[in-house]
Amino acid sequence: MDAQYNPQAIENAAQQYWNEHQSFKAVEDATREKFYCLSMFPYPSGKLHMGHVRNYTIGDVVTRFQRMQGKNVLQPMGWDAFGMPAENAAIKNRVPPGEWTYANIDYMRGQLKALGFAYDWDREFATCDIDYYRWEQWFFAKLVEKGVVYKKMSTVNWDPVDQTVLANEQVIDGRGWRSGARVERKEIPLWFLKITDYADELLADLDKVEWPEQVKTMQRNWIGRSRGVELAFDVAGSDERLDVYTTRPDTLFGVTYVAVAAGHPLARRAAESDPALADFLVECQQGGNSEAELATMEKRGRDTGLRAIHPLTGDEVPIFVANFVLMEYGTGAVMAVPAHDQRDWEFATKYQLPITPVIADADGGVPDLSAGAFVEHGQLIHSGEFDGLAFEAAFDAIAGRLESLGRGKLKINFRLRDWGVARQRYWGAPIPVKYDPEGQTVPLTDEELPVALPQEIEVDASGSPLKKMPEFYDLGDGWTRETDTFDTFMESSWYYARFCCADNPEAMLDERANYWLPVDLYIGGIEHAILHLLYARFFHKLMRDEGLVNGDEPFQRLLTQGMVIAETFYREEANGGKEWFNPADVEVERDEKGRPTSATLASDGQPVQMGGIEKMSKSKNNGVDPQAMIDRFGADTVRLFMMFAAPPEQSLEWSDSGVEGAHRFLKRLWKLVADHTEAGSPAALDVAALDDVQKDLRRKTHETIAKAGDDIGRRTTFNTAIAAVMELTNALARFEDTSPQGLAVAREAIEACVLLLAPITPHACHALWQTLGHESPVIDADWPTVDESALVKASIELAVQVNGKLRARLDVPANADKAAIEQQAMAAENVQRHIEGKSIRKVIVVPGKLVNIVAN
RNA sequence: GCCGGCGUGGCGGAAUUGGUAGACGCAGCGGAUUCAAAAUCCGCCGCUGGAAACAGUGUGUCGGUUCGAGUCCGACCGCCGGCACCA
Repeated sequence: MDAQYNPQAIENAAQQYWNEHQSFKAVEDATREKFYCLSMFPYPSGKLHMGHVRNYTIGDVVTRFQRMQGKNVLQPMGWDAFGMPAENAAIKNRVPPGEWTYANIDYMRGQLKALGFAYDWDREFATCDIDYYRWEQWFFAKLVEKGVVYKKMSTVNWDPVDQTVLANEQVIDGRGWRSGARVERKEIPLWFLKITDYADELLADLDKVEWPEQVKTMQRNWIGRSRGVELAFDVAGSDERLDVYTTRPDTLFGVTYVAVAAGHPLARRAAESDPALADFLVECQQGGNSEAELATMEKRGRDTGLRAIHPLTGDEVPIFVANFVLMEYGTGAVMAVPAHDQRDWEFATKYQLPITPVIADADGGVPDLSAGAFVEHGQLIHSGEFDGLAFEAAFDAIAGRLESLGRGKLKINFRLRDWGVARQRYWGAPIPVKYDPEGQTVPLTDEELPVALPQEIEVDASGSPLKKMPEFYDLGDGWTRETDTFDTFMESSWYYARFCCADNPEAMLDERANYWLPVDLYIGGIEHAILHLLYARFFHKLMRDEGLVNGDEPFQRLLTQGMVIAETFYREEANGGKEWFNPADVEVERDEKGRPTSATLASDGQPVQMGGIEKMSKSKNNGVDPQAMIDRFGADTVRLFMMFAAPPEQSLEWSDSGVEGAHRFLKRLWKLVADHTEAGSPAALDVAALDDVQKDLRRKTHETIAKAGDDIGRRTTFNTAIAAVMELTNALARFEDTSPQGLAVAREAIEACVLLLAPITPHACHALWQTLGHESPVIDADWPTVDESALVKASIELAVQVNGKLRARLDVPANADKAAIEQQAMAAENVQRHIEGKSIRKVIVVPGKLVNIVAN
């Protein structure tokens, strides 16, 4: 054994061994319990960032741990390769998106290999491979046949200068990111999948998966099932009816106006004879389309001059156009109850509309509405015959009355909207549809599939290049091909299933999918908690209903990982902008307590400002290059620090000195094994012959095995597992017994350290396991088992409190009874001092923990 | 704005079911080794008072429940993620 820890040599040798022995090839075996561990695949943006390293290290640790538990494991990797950055790079560098993407994949694959992840590379694919997206096209054609797909008008962000559709991300303060032009909301026909048909099942099946409760809550709220009433107002002087949906029919008598969207037919009609209103409708079409933008913009409205007739009272109320009501949500109209809805209250106050309270406050009086709406439930007032009813009774009575009048009905509504899957972009999977000379939609047959995306193209900033390529869309005789491509969420909605049978050229999925699925543990960023995970669950149910998979849910367990963050440094520039400096180029000064006081740029020695700790990003220049860290310390050190610095769900602050600490630990471990193997051969362990010090080390060994297994397998808190092993190595360093039994106990402890760390630092442990004389590699070793008899303690320490404050610690025999413990606790000198002159009210004994004496 | 989180020493974090706050690591301080330095090893390390024993205080702020609260409840402050075309 080399006395020095030399990561480069160790890591090369281990990776070469795994390669030669195809150690990570996954083979279906019905006789063995399977474990499918999946990390969210990356977008190939150029090179790995620390967030990827963290995500994939977590997955790799779990995979290797489950393998040591005897499971048949599958851990694949691939590329989420369609998307906007490739088009942006194409515009900037004049490189075709495909070429750029595949070059990035090649580089990033090399980085993943250097980190030693246990992937079955035979299953790798990129979603921009035609052998992948052809099946998505095939499946879409099935969905068209089945009626899951439809086309409807929908709102997009339109850049009037670049003549192109913008993503929400590309709209900044209501303007196009490249042109700076004011963005308009434009209606165009788009393809949708009927995810709302599955809303109830998507809600109910959340109970079947072991996901963090916060993620399930977010999905439930997103789906937003509500019970309400859809009811109709008549329009004065017209045959038209105005439909609205409300979850508060109990407040119906408080309606003082009705608001409709700018795109509502009533608004459009009223605008025909009212030029000022027409101008207002145009203004409403400006600005971005995102919910955040709509919710925070100034609420504005305008009277249409039309009047709605209240369905129960017959009163006339004004119909307003409001910029926050959108045509595509619900009926495009809402009834307004300013007394009991905050947004309506603000609008009514602004436009001096009446506010009529119809719900009593907790004291039964008229609520105070001077500062805002009263939104709680309560008894009805000013509601005619319904006065005095509480929420439930009022809901049912008013809903029943509307129903009997033929003016309304109970309705279950969902906040969830259908999934728009069409994008007016080039770098995506072509939507497999054609149009006849009349413009009617015709799905493509199996023989016409796949539709290959042309590779040799020129991309510019104005619209999709496919729309400028007759050789792509012109099918002759007036027939044309769809030029929209799929939302990239389509590809990421089923890749987990394709990994099970990525080599099948005949079918989208085969029976191997049912062997591996569901994914046992899915790991990825919390930012995907709603959209990606909901779409994938939906897609899984669609595949199930086509007979392609058996189960209801794709991901059994979910681990949502936090961001990687780092310190930022900057200097103000003369023009008021900021120049950001990479932490690697900055030196931080500290006071004598280690608090940072100031920072200077290493190259010129001049001060820089400290800008706080933020998510690693290009814009703040605080990204730490994983490659530089791997080159300097080796993959194991980077993996160890990543897992040690924070639990996976929390954000992780990158610290160069912390990485050095992780590196020091590996050097110490290396030396520990070297010193131990040089000290001589251990005897066979004879548990009955151990002295107290030997027993203590052995107990520590088995406590550590128990804790590390629980931490990695159940809790997924890798940081505490590592801390426990560090404690064991610290105990080993203090243990200097070189007697035959001493060496035997030390050997057991050292082997435990190597096995427990093997999933985290697999290269070093591969080498150390060999050094310890094992023929077969550590990846094939079993996870160590706990010897319960080694855990038994003769005495335990108890805390003694007086009135909840710690006053003494007590060593008591492990089998001591309550009376004996109480007596010993009372007798302690410091306890005596604190209970002197007081009478004992109560003594609480928590076995194994503490004694609390209540005295006054 | 709406939905979901988070907040503990100088720093990252630990405390798993309401039971000894600060495990483990980083930084810092002191010492050993060295001609010297690096590396390594040993010790100290929340704050205040004290030579020490020990006492007081302390988990974003304010209040509550409990014998006992970092943990549960209520209100507030700050930060982060998502908001349907970033992935």
